[in-house]
Amino acid sequence: MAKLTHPYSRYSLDAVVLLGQLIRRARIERKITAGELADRTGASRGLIHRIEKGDPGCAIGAVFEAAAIVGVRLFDADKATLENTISTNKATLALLPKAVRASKIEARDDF
Amino acid sequence: MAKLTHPYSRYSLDAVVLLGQLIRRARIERKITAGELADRTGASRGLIHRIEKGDPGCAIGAVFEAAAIVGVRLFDADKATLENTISTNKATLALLPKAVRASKIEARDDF
DNA sequence: CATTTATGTATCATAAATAGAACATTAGTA
DNA sequence: TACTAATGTTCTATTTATGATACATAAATG
Repeated sequence: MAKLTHPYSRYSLDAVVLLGQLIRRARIERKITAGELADRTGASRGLIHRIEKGDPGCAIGAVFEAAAIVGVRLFDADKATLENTISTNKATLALLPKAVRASKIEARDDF
Repeated sequence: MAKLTHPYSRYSLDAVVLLGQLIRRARIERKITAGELADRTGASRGLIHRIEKGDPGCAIGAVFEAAAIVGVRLFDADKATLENTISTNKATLALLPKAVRASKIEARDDF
């Protein structure tokens, strides 16, 4: 678990759990064992287990790697599309202000 | 960085970078400072910085939490839909075989 | 039903992430 | 342009995740 000062929201937790489910489901459907997925991911079997369980403390890189291997597409986009979006985003970010002058007003905790 | 035995694939790295970009973009557009996002996420400003930079070693829970706060929807689904998908998935998983008899054949590293 | 293999857990040593602070730099605003 | 605040960056102490191993359980196949 990360060291966040206040607890995870239900939404984030759910999202992590869902991703874990999708990975497990894809793995089983492709008849890949947890040990095999671990090898191909470069992770331990224990980590795969935590990922599929939806442990929010897992490194996001490891989770995404496992997802990619079993065929769960993040952002439902392929490699090329991803690259493309990234550079487009980069350009957009370059246009946005680099620093934000705090408004301190609006708060949204209702997700 | 997680302790993976072999390096992250380009695809996973890209996905993490993209998510970071989306978070930063949403944060700036909503005029929230990094410090403010840190507070509301329950994280340090340094962690927010690494998340937005796309560091694959960040805890997935922290990343998802920050994303949710600035309004980046994971799986483009709201809370209710997420819950729903999770329980549907749970049912589906219950029907799938619990263990997999290794086929050891098919390998896909071309993502 | 027996056998074999995958999975679920637990423990522990080690590696790594994180918080917190401090500081320099950059950028927004009056 | 001067002022102020946000950001980028580095450091260390501490917390935490991870890998490795071992073992018990459960489940698939003959």
